[in-house]
Amino acid sequence: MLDRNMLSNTAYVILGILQKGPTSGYDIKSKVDMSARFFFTASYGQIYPELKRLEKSGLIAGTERLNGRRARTEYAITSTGREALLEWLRTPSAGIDVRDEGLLKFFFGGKLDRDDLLARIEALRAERVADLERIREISRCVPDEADELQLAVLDYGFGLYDYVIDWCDRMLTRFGSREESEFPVDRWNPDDVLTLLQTVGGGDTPPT
Amino acid sequence: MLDRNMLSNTAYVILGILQKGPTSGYDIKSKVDMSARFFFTASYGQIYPELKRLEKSGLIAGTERLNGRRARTEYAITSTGREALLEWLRTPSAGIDVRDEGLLKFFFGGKLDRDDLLARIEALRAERVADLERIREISRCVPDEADELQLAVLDYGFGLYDYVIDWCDRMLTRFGSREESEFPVDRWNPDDVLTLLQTVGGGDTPPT
DNA sequence: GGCATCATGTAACATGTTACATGATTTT
DNA sequence: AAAATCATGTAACATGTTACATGATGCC
Repeated sequence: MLDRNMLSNTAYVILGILQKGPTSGYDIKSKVDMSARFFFTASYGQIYPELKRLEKSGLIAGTERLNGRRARTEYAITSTGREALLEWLRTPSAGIDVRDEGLLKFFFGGKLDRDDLLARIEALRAERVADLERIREISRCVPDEADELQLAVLDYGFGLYDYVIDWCDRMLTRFGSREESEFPVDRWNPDDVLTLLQTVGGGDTPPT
Repeated sequence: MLDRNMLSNTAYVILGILQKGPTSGYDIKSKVDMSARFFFTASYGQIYPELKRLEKSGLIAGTERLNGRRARTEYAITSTGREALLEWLRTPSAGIDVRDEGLLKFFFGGKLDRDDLLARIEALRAERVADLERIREISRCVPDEADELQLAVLDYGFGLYDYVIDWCDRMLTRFGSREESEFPVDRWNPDDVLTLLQTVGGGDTPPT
């Protein structure tokens, strides 16, 4: 299955960032952290080796710039790199891959009594709110060039957390209060998990 | 940072499944796939070695059962295992970790013209609808014991896809049609990414 | 002077997937 | 009799994180 020169997602992310202008490995990391953190992360341990590999393959080219005595290697995407990126964009993607330890703990809380379970959900909610707060803080200073797609994925990310926190709230009313009907569930009926799919799946997609 | 006997999430998931009753490695895999797939996955390459480790640590105990000549090792959780699981449940969790190649491609589609970008969003939406359809098919036969928490996380997962597909639709109207105002965005205003956070973050959490 | 940040990197480790091997049983 | 599924496992690989090392520059 190894296509002799398959690139990793990290590689494409680097190409994607570089497409917007030349940058250093250090800056790539912070740009990814600030803009793509809702659906991708990368550490220096991945970025720096990948930059070397991409340069060796001729998809990017590095230039030494020194401000004073501080060395800084700025990488620029080559035309081959641009082609590789464009080709990747046209390719079908893998599914969403979510890892959520908090939800895992909720899921296995079956032997807990009600109060303990509620405390767990409250904790989960609080964690998510805190996560969101942290991300919000980071994102505040982002829009350097404020491109449309960057705003769109921010929108995606914040909305995602909005959904997750709402779900926590729904679970709190569902497992907590006895006067459940006081808090109407407006979006869809959580007790009927399977029927809602008709609404979602049978919508407005053109027949393939 | 290595606490000499730190367990991986895979280990806890195994304990969690086993808490509901003894099972084989094979069954653990299918149970995880059917119930936790929205926020966790595990392959045989992880499960079988982990079962050995957990047995060596005394958190689970295996028994050979044979139906005919087909060997099957059924593992049961021990009281030590139950304790470990309970302790883990009380511990704070890591944040959500999402990997989304499709969104990554959308994000880097800045150099594409409108029509190409729209085609990409349509493709993304179609992929998600297909994913959901596949998961729905799998989940149909799930509720063996139909526990509440299992339904709750199914609810979570389907709602998540619901959100993602809705987001795609919003992006289609946002980047596509000129008569944008004809399709009112009911949930929250996507053009004002930052102000909505007040509504989410400043809600009904008790002051910590 | 001391701290934060800029800047680059690596080695060890942890985690996770894929492909393969093996063979029994059940279903079509 | 073929195909699907049950059942267990491993080796190679791919991916990703953490901790560390190094040193310059800018700011209080």
